[in-house]
Amino acid sequence: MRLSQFHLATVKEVPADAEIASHRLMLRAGMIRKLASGLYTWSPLGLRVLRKVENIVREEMDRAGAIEMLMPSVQPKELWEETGRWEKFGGQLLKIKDRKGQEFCYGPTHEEVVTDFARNELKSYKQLPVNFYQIQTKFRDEIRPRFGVMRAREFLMKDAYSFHLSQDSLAETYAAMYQAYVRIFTRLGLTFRAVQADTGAIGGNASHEFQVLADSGEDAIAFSDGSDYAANLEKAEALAPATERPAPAAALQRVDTPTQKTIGDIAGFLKVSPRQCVKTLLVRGRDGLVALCLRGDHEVNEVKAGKLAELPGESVLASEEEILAATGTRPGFIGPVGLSASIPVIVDRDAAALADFVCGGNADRTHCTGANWERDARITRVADLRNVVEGDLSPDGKGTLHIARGIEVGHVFQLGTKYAEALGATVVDETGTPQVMTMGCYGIGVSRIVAAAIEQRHDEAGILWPEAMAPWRVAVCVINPKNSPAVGAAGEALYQALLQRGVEAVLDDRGLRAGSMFADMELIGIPHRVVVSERGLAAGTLEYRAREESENRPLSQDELFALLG
RNA sequence: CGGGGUAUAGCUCAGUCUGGUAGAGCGUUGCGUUUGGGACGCAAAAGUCGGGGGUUCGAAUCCCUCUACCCCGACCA
Repeated sequence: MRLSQFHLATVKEVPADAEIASHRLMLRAGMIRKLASGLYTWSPLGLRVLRKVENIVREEMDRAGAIEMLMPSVQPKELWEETGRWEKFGGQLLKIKDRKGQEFCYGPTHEEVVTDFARNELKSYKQLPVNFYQIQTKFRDEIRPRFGVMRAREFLMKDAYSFHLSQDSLAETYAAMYQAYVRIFTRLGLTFRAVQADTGAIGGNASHEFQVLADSGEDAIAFSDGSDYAANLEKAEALAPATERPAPAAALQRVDTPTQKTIGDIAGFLKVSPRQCVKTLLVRGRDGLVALCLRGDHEVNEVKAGKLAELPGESVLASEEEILAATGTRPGFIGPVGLSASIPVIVDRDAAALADFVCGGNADRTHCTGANWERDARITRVADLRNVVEGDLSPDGKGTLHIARGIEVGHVFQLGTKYAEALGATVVDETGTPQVMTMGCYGIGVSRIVAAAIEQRHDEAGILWPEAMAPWRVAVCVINPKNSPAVGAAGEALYQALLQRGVEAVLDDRGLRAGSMFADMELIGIPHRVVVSERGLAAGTLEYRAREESENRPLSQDELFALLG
């Protein structure tokens, strides 16, 4: 590509509210322009990068045996009513009406459509297993779109759906997809982790997220330094402490705590560690309120809590009125000591190992010290209720856990029969008996990957693309060709030679000053730069610089070709 | 959904409190000088001050209203 024939539109200034590096740099490089909240136009430059990602994803999906297709982005309400998701999906579902008043949604995902396709197309076990995928635009009406294409409302996604008659077959395809994802993110040149993920309300047996590691990531992930264990924070199990609960040593006392409501207040006021306090959360159970007790320095894990048999499937905190009615006091003073017998007390493993602890006194302005389980407070059940923290033992017993931030760019999921059941997607087995198919689904956020890569790889000057994602591999910058026809010709010749060797090159023939060219090529992250100048011509060398290096290297043309492979 | 903020030239923003001829930087166009890290000079084009309504002799500025966009929060006692 000759830049004089391209639309490169870098800018120096960027809105003050573009907060994260990838958003700022994508705007500055002119890769994207905002059309409306959460909606972005991909410029020719941005699209080149997006296509690089898309093509790698496509190649690896094909290699793994998936079959590409394309489904509509607009989907009829009736289909979504069959699975109950027209109502259940919530505000993220963008609903639209056609001129006849028929209702549709702009597809946030395609389980309904692909399962409808499958129930019409797939009739026999001989057609299974099969794995359909598409690369397509999705729309989710996010509560708060932000960070540019990182959390946009419209985005490009690869989604695959596999159909099986047996769990074994599903597990096989799942493993193949997992391996394909490893290949994809490795080829893209990203630092990533595959982490165990919660399967959520859908159930199923296995789910992994693929997280690109970056400090600005919205997700927290836990990984072991002694094994390959990695899980997102929602899923990571907190093991029971190794030491047994000490015997009670202190007597139960009530203390006046007029204004101290938070663990921080209490610990400071009583001069104890938050680790020696128990915090009590009242949540709505299936049958009245349920108390959850955790150590003061720990945080409740709502996913784990939601799975408790006593809860209705989700963890919702009780209102102040409900708490007042059930305990006679307000949030801030609740505790397990003397709590109404009708409230189950579910205690986190670490909180259960405390003795002589501090907790709310179930009366306004009152806390207890020297409290002990069994002697002063009931334990209905001990469970893992908390988020793991840095330094916890790894659940597999090997090493300790560390917490990192990640950007979720892929998710593989064993769905089971939920959608096939709802939509009646069956095939006949060897005996001629109809069987509901079992499904897997596998997503990759194609547009998000572009932003995630920038988060991971950028510097003051701009983007540092991995070679596989760069809009071009090499930039040929020609200095002052107008004053020296020989320089212009040499630049042109080098550009042609690179193209002939199959090296994706861009010729900066815009006639700009050197500084402007360099700044642009660095901003848009071209991995290799070659300068053709009178100086170099005289010396018989090309001036090469890698994007991630700060020094030039004089190279012959052969050396350059060797370096670029 | 709750709270807060913003909307002025193609872009990024001053100006609004205290009403009185519409501003800067960048970008764009032309001419000239330059030419190895975002050059300089001169000249020029460019705004229905988000929309609507009101107050006033007079509104970017004050009031009402609508719209769009952004930020924080949505319960961890």
